[in-house]
Amino acid sequence: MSIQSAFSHPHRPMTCQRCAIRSRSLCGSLSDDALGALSSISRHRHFAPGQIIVTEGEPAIFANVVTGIVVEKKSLSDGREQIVSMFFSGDFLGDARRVNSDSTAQAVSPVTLCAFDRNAFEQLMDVYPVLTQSVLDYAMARLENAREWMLLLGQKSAEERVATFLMRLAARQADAGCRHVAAQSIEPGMALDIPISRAQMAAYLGLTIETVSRRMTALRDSGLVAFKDARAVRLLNVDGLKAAAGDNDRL
Amino acid sequence: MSIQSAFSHPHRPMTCQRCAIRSRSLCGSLSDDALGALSSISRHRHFAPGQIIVTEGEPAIFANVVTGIVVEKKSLSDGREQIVSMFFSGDFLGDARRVNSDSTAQAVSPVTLCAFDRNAFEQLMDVYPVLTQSVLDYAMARLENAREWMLLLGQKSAEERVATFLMRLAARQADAGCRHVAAQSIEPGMALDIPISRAQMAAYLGLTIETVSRRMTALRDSGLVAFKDARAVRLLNVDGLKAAAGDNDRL
DNA sequence: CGTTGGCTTGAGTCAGATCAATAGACGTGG
DNA sequence: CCACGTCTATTGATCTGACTCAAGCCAACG
Repeated sequence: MSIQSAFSHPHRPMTCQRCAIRSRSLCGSLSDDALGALSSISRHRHFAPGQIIVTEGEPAIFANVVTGIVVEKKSLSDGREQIVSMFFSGDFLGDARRVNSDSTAQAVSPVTLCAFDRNAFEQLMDVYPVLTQSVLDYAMARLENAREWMLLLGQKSAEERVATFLMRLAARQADAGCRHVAAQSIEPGMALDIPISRAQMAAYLGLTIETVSRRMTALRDSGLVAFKDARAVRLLNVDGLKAAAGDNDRL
Repeated sequence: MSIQSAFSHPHRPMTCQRCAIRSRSLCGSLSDDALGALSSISRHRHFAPGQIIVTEGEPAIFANVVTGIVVEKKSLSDGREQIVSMFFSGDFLGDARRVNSDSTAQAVSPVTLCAFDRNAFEQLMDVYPVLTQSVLDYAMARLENAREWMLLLGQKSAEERVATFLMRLAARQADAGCRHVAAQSIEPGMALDIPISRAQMAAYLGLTIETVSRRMTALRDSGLVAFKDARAVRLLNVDGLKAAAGDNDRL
């Protein structure tokens, strides 16, 4: 799956210089110097679908997602689970400056991570301030996402939640590399691949599987979307979907 | 309300050196040098209860809360509102490295902020890496809080939400300066001051005013808490309340 | 006093949960 | 190839926790 460089070091499957996700990740803003340092403390790790990457309460991980989808979830003692974030290719996964992770990270699809040594990474943050800034940028972006989701979980109806989910997913799949353009490029008829199961959607949206399924059907019946199967959706009416998502503001 | 220094500069009501909240805030970890620089770009600002401090979409603010309570909220076009965080004395309020705020900040009580000039603050972050690290620490703490709240909003019942709110508030009021001790110091009989209205609790917990009121009554009737009035609560059974909050884990 | 704003309480409704059945996709082994 | 079990998704029937609508209480205040 991963793009191998002919010159790659055995434990570093590709040089960071020509990494497929570099421009979209943390590494995009680094100097060659800093990148080299980062490269030397990184190694690729693979995870099978469903495999746990870090458990809540265990030491935090620092890694870029190279390929695949990762979710982070928090759970209650009786088994109820809430997915708190989804990570796509290029996202930085890591609770910098926290000793232990506050949530469990799990691979949803086959995942390749570019993982960094924790201590070495923190030391590198001291040497290269730009790295700290990048990590801060990511943290702020995640915070903004978390807050948007709090609004969704606290105030939106089931149908608004499902519509919002589809729109966000579309924005994420449309931007593909440049997250600042986004939204505009969601054109009608766009095919959308839902990378998670209905159960995971439910855990992400604070609903049950049945309600997710029913609302998906309702969106189909009202002509906003069409689907080939449960995972392959086509957006028929983007404006309508945006309206169904509840907020008419920016993306 | 604020502790005035005899040596204070007209626009800087107290020297940062002897600021009442220094040890609990961002400033606690700074060198005298960095603190001096920060001091020179700060000034105190006052807000009346209900007054808006920043509006969603406007340029972000950088400030420490000196006294009072601030809430941040996000809203939908039809008026539904979700409070996404509460700031107490010593908390750092600011979306570093983001141009515009993603939420509206509002004073709940009379508030004094120690506000920093935005550009100067960002420049200072370049000069003093420790400042960036402190901001990152705050961002990670806020992210963890946001995630815990996502679990609450997505999975917990009304009664669990109210109980969790009371426990978190108690932890926050008990630690008073050192957030790492916390929780342990919540002793039975502890008096708790609820600094926000029922309507704000509802907006924070993703419930209606009526449900908040009913669940508060239910907690009283089951003997977990007692109250003098709507804002003055006494914790009678801390373990019971913890159980009612749904998660038996740390704090 | 009358008004106003915040809080509580009651009665009825409804959106989403729960319980239950079915269908399709996919493997596995006889 | 078909019978079988498993896993995921959909759909139906019913239930219930929280919302809605409405009334009443109390303290603050002009």
